[in-house]
Amino acid sequence: MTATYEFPRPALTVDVVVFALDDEDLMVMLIERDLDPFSRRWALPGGFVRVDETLDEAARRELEEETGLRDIFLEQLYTFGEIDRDPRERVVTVSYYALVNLDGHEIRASADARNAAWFATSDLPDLAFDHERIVTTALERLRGKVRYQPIGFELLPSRFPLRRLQHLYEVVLDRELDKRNFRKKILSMDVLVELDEIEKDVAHRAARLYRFDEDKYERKTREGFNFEI
Amino acid sequence: MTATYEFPRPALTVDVVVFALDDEDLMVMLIERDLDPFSRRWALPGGFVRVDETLDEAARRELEEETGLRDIFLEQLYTFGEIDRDPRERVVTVSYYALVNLDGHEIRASADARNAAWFATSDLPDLAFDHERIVTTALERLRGKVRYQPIGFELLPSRFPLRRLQHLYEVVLDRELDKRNFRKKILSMDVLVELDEIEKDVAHRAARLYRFDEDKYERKTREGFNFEI
DNA sequence: ACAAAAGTGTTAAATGTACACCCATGC
DNA sequence: GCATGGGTGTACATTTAACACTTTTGT
Repeated sequence: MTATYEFPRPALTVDVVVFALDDEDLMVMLIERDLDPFSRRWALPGGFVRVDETLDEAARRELEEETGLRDIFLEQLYTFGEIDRDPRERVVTVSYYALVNLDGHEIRASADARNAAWFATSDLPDLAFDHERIVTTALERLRGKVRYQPIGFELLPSRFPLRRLQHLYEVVLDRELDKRNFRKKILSMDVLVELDEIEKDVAHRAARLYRFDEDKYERKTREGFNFEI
Repeated sequence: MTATYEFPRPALTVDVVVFALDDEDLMVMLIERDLDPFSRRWALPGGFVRVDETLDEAARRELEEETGLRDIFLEQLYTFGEIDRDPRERVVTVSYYALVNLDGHEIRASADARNAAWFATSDLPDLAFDHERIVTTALERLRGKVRYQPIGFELLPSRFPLRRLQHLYEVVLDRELDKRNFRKKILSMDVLVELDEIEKDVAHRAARLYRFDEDKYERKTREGFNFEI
């Protein structure tokens, strides 16, 4: 790497694909743009990286400014650098994906009055820039990673019935799982704690609640354990 | 993403971790810097991204300029954006990793006369910037990915004995594999073609050569096949 | 003839898959 | 009492893991 400052520089942004789980679908958070280009089109939350903040910090800052979401799971996804991805000028974007539990986090009208809303991944509107491609990449990453890292729990409240966890995997992986085999498998990993608590306000037998024991998972992982669904 | 041009911009570079397989070790290609900062220290090949080239193009261009390597497997790794990773100013780097077959590609003295050389990953010198961390990240990626994508073949010549393929996995995964089980498994995937050809110039029984059938792999993959070691 | 690596099968254990009924609760 | 989802076990198929000897070739 050589020090040469003579060339014009690409601009650098971050964009975040925030996933959440509806009762039925996997959702993505979008922002309605009010400026050109792509005014009135839906886009991912994001913005320019400042020189005094890291990429992760930029992603978290933009997320909070535009959606009110904070303290959520966030991981770098991929950096997109096609030359014409922004019609104004050369913009390289470092994309992130985030996972959030819908119940615990309200989305807020953004400071600059742009509209934020959830959309089912199966029914997205036309997106600005190359954001559809970014969402597709994020979906692939999520589908791949959810099987061998316990990130799915980030989409659930801290206490959940097993059926809800199974449903999460069914939605993300887009295939049905056998109830008995799923329970056998997830419980045999011994990273869930059975709580002395059951669901409330359901019109049928209430399910037992569990929580993910992160400390135990970390301990087991250090000893060679591999999470896998 | 809003159009705001008032802020100073981070500089953007690419850096590439090129892996190759020695007889014994996994190797990384390094360049000896001749300019400050880190003059005389070893560093990854890389450099500034121009506004008229994509990130992939920048990585390939720098690789060829600094090492002579071209037409090799290259994949984006991670984007590093710590604030002080370059002592001169704010520089964000998009890192890549590449896989190359040592026999097929000579490394060339670079145009700007900097020294390029291979180092065993188990015995790296002190590296410039945060390049050690980038190499570590690349190693983790390679170790993870080699098990479920057929990228290992990029480290071998197009025709190879099975023992060499097994050795590759042993070096990358850092554990011994059982010869009979390995052969059974890799052959049962039915993506290798047995050639009418054997090794030459070995002081013992010559092994049969195989090649990876990429077309067949693609076809099987579309039909749901999953490569896995 | 010997050194060096190639090549080859079987068995036991562990894991994955398919599948159906009774239970508890709210209405 | 009935509708709704909760919760449970077994049998079979598949996959993984452990393991040792004969063959071929060059020196």
